[in-house]
Amino acid sequence: MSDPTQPVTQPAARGVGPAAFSPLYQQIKALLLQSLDHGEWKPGEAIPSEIELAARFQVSQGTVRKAVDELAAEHLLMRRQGKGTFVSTHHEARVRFRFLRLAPNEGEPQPAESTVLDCRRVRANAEVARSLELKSGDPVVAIRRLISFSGVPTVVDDIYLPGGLFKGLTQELLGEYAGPLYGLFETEFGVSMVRAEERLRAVAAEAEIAGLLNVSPGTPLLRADRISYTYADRPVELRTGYYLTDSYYYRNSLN
Amino acid sequence: MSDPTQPVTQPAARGVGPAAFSPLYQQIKALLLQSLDHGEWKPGEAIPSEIELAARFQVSQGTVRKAVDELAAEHLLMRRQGKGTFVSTHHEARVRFRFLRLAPNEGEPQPAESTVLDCRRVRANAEVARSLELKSGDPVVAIRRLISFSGVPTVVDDIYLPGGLFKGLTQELLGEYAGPLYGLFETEFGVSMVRAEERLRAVAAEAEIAGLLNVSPGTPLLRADRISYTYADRPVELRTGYYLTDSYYYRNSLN
DNA sequence: AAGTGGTCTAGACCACGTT
DNA sequence: ACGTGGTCTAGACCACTTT
Repeated sequence: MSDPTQPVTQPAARGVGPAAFSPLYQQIKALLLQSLDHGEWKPGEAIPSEIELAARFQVSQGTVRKAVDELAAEHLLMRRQGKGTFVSTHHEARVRFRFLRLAPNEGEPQPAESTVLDCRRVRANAEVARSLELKSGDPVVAIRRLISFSGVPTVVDDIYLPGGLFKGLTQELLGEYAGPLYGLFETEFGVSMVRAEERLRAVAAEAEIAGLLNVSPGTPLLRADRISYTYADRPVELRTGYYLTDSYYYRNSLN
Repeated sequence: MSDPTQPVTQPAARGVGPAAFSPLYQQIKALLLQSLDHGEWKPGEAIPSEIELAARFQVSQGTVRKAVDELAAEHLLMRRQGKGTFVSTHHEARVRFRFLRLAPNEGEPQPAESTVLDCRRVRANAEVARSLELKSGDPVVAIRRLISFSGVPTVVDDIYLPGGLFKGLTQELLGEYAGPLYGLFETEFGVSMVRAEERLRAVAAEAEIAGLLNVSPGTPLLRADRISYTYADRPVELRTGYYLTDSYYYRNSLN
């Protein structure tokens, strides 16, 4: 593997072939992503200044700037004028907000109360394996949790994580921890959720879920199937959420 | 109103007050938005080249570039290397795709078959008025339509538009027109939908909607309440969509 | 005062599409 | 050959934060 401290070669893949050719700033961006993925800079920390990065990669500050601009636009980095550029962290509200889409019909958002109902190590079935790019039977962690707002049960989440990445994850650890789940994944296991794809459907509540949400079986629920990805675009979480959209809704912006 | 051909003043609002100060490129962006809103360049057309715009606004090409970059990132403009920069149009698939979120569980997306069930001029009730920033009782156009895929009824849309902006809009006109509704709004009424906010919930189908979708009353439906905005960020459409998420799902990306 | 990111400029050159 | 957007550079200056 290449040393990320190495400078980048200027012309770089400007071959005659139909493929190839990547702008310098894209190469810089890829190197920065690699450093993020390897944990060279941790969430919440500052990355080196633009001038330092320019020296390290042997390019102009403007080229570094363009690479950082894109990473900031994707919310992987956050720029703060006068202070520096920081690695985004789920311990900050703005990031959490992007992954928690529920908002109340009326009034201010209330803090979420999370209860872990179950956490066990199981073997991936075909669907989980496919979603997480594992093999059927590979070890995964299965978590079920209930989220309430102001004491009202509102969400049931079924979460599957690759066993290899989450070695010491137990129900006990989850119970001790207060705060967003993705924050724990970040600090305890070095896994940063950076992006996710969701598929939303309306479904009738099955008996088990209905019981947890304290509604009748058959009640319409919003079901969100999510796959979350890390820096390197590897899928690292499969999550199915059942949302009771009685006094909450799922907000979305079409840009 | 200011003449958009006028150059921009350099220092511009760099006062001592706590407010004020807007970077040059933001001022250029605002002027471009104004030109788009006034229809100086129509959807599908090219805007002037960066060099021309730089001369017109008396700034460097780099500053124009940054303004155009932002508008392109928001999908209001589309850049095509070697050809120019074009105003986005709903007659192109990429734009339509951003506002039509349904995808089939299996197989390729099928073309939507749209049937207009109703189109009448009514007076805005309190909710419609609030959403469209009108007064209660103001004239609005109310449209109900059914969308089917491969002959299967899948979506019922209830749409409300400000009467003032959509003068000649009749069921007949809608019937004659083949293609996306937003494309018609664009070409026939000069109203470009640029951005939208949605609130998603799971609801039980009421009798009327259920009948149209050919399902039993009480069937869970995904309900999407949408407000769409134009260049100037004025709300110009209120839409409630009822989606049958049996063999289709609502796709969403969390970035 | 020093260091960070933010803005603006001017110029050179490249890649793409059209003439 | 020409015009378009795309990349890269170098330098100046501004705004914000910390020392």
